[in-house]
Amino acid sequence: MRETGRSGCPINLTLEILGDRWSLIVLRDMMFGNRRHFRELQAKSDEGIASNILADRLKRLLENGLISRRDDASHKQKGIYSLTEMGISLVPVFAAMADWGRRFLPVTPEMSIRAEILAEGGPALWQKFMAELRFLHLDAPQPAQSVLDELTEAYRCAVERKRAADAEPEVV
Amino acid sequence: MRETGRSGCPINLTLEILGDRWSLIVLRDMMFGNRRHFRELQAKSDEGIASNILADRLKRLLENGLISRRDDASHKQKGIYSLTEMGISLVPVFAAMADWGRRFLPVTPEMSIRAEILAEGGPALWQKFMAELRFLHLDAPQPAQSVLDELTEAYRCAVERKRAADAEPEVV
DNA sequence: AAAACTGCTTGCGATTTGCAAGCAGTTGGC
DNA sequence: GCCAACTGCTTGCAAATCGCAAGCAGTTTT
Repeated sequence: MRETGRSGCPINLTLEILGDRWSLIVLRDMMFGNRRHFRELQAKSDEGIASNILADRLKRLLENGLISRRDDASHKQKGIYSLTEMGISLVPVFAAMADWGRRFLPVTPEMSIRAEILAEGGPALWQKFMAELRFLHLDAPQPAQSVLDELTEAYRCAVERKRAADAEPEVV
Repeated sequence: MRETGRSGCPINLTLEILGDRWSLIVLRDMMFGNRRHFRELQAKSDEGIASNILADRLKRLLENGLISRRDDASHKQKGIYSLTEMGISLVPVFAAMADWGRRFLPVTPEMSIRAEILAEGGPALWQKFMAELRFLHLDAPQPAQSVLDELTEAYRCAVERKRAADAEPEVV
């Protein structure tokens, strides 16, 4: 897929690794959805990633050091994918992209609530989130506060609000 | 190339527009290299973009509102491409990506000097840069200080240093 | 009048994508 | 023990995209 050595520019090298329509989706689901198994990443994917593409991307992300893989002790066939420090360090990139997307693209309110929180929280919140990801994916100590829970709960509430609004449209 | 409606997630929608290996390269060259004509974007491209790909990406970026195009008064065939506010707003995304790339990928020192400056300058510098881009690409007033000149000069110096070092390798 | 330059198109083989089905092995419920 | 459900992942194939080279009509420079 990717040829080597287009140029030594950081933007270009980043695009050579992540410049497609699926790699960052996979990382996003691992990061914000805490999805760690193959089928989990495939079945719960909002965008409906095909299994061969997922297999290919996981392989590529492994080769490039963004994620790691270990066997699941509870199931001999299961593998657990984890973010590496390199993958966790993409948090600011996700935050910037998500903030841009929610400002200029036709996002849905539920899906952009987390982008909003991340934008408002700024770099300080991103650091907290990264510390939590180091706990979830690496062997770092557990932080006091869970940013992921906060994000997930806000998302859950937004979905709930939408569901309620759709069910009772008398309030116009 | 892109199908519509995978999901309303800001990350996904951003990837549907910019998730390939060339779109951001084109925008990068317009933004940091101030390249505004077709041939300029093609010939001076460090990565060697093919003309059909460039034509396709410019069309797509136009359709998606990231750039605009107007005729060049000085040459009846020339078109001038400009960044829109939507395109200019990608500065933080570029800064985040470039910073990540320079930390984790095999970048060359010359090519990462600008990423370094942007990372050190932080959001305050990005805002200054965006104000300057609004002057160069839209009709905004000229800011006092030119961030682009600063970046370009630092890059030029880095290239010069490298050239000198390559020419006289007696200093080991 | 010739040469160089303008944005951009065309042709074509190789790669990548999207979609559906399937496979060998594992686990859990009965 | 037995079977259904589940595991990560592969295969086949048509359609789309990519990378590369050449070329084109019109404009400007020399």
